[in-house]
Amino acid sequence: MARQAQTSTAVLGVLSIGSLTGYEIRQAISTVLGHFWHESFGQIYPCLADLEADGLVHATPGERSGSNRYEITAAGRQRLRELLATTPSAAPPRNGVLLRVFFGQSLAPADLDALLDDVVSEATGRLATYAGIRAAIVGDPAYPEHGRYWEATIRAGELTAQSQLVWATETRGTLLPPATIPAP
Amino acid sequence: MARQAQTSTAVLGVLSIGSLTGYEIRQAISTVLGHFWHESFGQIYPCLADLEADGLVHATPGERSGSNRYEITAAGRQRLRELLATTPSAAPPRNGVLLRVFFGQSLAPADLDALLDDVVSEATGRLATYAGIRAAIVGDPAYPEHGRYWEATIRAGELTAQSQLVWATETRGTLLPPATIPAP
DNA sequence: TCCGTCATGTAAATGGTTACATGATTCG
DNA sequence: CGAATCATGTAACCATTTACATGACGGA
Repeated sequence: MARQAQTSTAVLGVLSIGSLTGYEIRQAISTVLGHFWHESFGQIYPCLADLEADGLVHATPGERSGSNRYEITAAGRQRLRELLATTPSAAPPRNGVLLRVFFGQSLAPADLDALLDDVVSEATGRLATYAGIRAAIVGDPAYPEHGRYWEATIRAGELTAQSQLVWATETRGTLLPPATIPAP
Repeated sequence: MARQAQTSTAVLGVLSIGSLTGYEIRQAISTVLGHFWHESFGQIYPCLADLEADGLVHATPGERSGSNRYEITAAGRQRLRELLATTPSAAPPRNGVLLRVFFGQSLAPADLDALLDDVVSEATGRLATYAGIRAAIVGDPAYPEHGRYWEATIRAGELTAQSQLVWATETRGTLLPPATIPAP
């Protein structure tokens, strides 16, 4: 059994595109999948060991001494297909912003204002990031079929960020009396 | 130190509205905060013990033998205000749907279709739930000021669900050739 | 009487992050 | 040479879930 299904899926996924070292796997996950996924070294290395024990990946000595280059095996591709067909396990919800807004009565207007401000700048920042990624993958034909799926995940991020922007603006109008908003 | 800031905030929050037993706290969190927050018994009872040790809540024997009714103290209200003013810690992202879509090349069209279907029905279901809650709190004047904040959290859920609906529909159109979609 | 709900709590396992230890290689 | 980066791995810790153990009370 390969440790945790979620981590295995992400690792086998990136290895299905190309062979990488553990270090590079982590880089790939944080740069390419970063806007919707996360893995730390403490997860990746033990997971790779398990995957190798199960014959789902194969390690060959890398260019540097002591480094391993992992490639996915046929069994690994099969396993990836199975893992992807699984229905995703929904994480129990824990939205810190909404928790604070819900108890907004116990929160100073200035703090609520700051909270909503953070949501706006967070969402705005992410929209800028997505625009950059989109421009990069649309221009580059290096991602033949894969780019279409990549773009769909970017689109999800955009829609989420946009709805957060709408919510924060709306909510500021509803919950904060105009007088409490500092003039520009 | 009261165990974990997140759990303490939720527990102190519900106790700021009224006195409850541990069992009722859990119920309140799952029914009222359920669409954006979650706590299990294994978290709540130890947290209550810590909060009491810190003088933030006060336990009195409940109606039933062996039960405790907790009420928030003045120090507890103060602590809640401090906790709410804290910037929420962003959980590392882990979106199982997007992970599957990203590696959609390794996924059979039927499975991708099922995945998007799940997103649609999930979002649709949540919209119905929100409509119900909204009707209940708008009609009932039992929530004097609090209802405004409650409604803002419902609104956030609605916008999120709507954007997921848009995304799933859009994505189905982009990634799934019409032929693979079973006729109605 | 027995079942369901109310009620409290703990132990074990899980999933994950963080920090640390180690060392090779590259580049200025 | 020294700093940054590449690279691997482990140990400790943390938050949280799950399962379990226990028992009171009310109503069918």
